[in-house]
Amino acid sequence: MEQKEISRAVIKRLPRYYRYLGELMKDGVERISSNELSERMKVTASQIRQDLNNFGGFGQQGYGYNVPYLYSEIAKILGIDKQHNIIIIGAGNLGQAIANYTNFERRGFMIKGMFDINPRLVGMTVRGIEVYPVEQLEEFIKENDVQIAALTIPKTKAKEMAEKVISYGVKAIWNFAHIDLDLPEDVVVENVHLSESLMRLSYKVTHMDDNIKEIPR
Amino acid sequence: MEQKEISRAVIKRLPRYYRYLGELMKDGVERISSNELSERMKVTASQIRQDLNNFGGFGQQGYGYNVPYLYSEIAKILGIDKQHNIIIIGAGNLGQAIANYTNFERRGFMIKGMFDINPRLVGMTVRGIEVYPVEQLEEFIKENDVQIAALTIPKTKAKEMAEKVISYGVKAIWNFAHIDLDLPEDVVVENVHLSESLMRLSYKVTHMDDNIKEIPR
DNA sequence: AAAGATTGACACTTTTTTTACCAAAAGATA
DNA sequence: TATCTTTTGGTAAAAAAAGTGTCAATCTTT
Repeated sequence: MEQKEISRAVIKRLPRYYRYLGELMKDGVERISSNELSERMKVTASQIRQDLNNFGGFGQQGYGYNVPYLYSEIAKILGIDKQHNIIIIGAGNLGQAIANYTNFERRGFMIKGMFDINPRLVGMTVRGIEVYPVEQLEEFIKENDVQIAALTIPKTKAKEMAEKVISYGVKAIWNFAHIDLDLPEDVVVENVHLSESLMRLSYKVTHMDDNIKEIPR
Repeated sequence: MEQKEISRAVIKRLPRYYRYLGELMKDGVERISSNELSERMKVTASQIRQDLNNFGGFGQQGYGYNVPYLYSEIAKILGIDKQHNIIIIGAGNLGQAIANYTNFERRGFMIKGMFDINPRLVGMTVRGIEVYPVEQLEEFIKENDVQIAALTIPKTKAKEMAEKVISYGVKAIWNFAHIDLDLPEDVVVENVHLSESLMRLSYKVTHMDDNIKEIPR
């Protein structure tokens, strides 16, 4: 249905639009113009309109955008109008932290279970979410229609586990392991590399002063 | 010293170069050409050379790059050759998960303490890292030369706490709260927005099939 | 000393991203 | 109802960013 390629920058901005619209809704705002939104979000109005127009015309001339309507349309674009079933591979600290974060479920991301090779962790529950042994992965994925697997395990085991869950039917990997999983093209991978993030932070801190001299033109 | 602006894409690739070089070192590889590295990393040799040349000439004609030397030079560029002192604001699950992750310390990121408003968490220790009350923030930051604060608290309090720690001398915020902290320009902010990451993942899963029709030309 | 390898620098190309513009459509006003 | 104002949607243009190719210079190896 959508023919033209959506640019990466646009996709990155969508969740932010969604967040701002959610806040507007909370404040009871019914309608908003691209101009007003642009001031709040500190982007140009033109960019907002063009971003949204990639997916269709959600506004109306002379009126602007209806906030609840646009909010729900962006949810559809992001695919968070439907439920997604998730499992967490690796029930260590990070896995548990994610399991504990209830906001994901509000957006339709249902954490169905956690898995670990460590027998000591198996049987434990976090916020009602149980830890299963990896032997039960295949059955669990198929029975619970699991689409997404969060990988919160050391990098040594990450690739193996990714390939395993994909062979069982998982469509997407939310990868917290610091490794390049090169997987088949039809598998979605979203990386969260905390150590890289921290290195970029370090880079910025280290080179902070470099740019100051650039401002005077 | 460095005059030309380094592009964002280059900075994003630096940690990956660093990771690959680290693995080469582990394997005892002494030298590598941009060509060989390009094959392993699946980028062009030209890109590797140009990326590195933004920061100086680390290679040698006819020889290539000395792996340990290049590794240590990239560490310098990233600023991870020096120690960085970190505090974690918010001793909940995510804060604890980060505190437990020992790899950061191997790269020189020393987690000096955690802080929380919840009196029940104060006094607790995670891997030897103590949780302090927020009242002690100012003193602690000044005494421990804290440069970086990781914000792992709900977004309602995030901005306030960010401003507070900055006023006490923190230079950089590693922001896990789902909010735009617009802070002074001389403060470094690195965002880790897990919910946005998950939404992008959802987008990709939802629109996975859209692109398949594009491949046949 | 000659041959081979490989970088560093530059210029060029391509891609991506952003901004500007304006006709058309709807709302607001009187 | 007619007119004025607002604001979108779509297109085109501009700007910025990112990536690639080339080759002289220089080092290694034989």
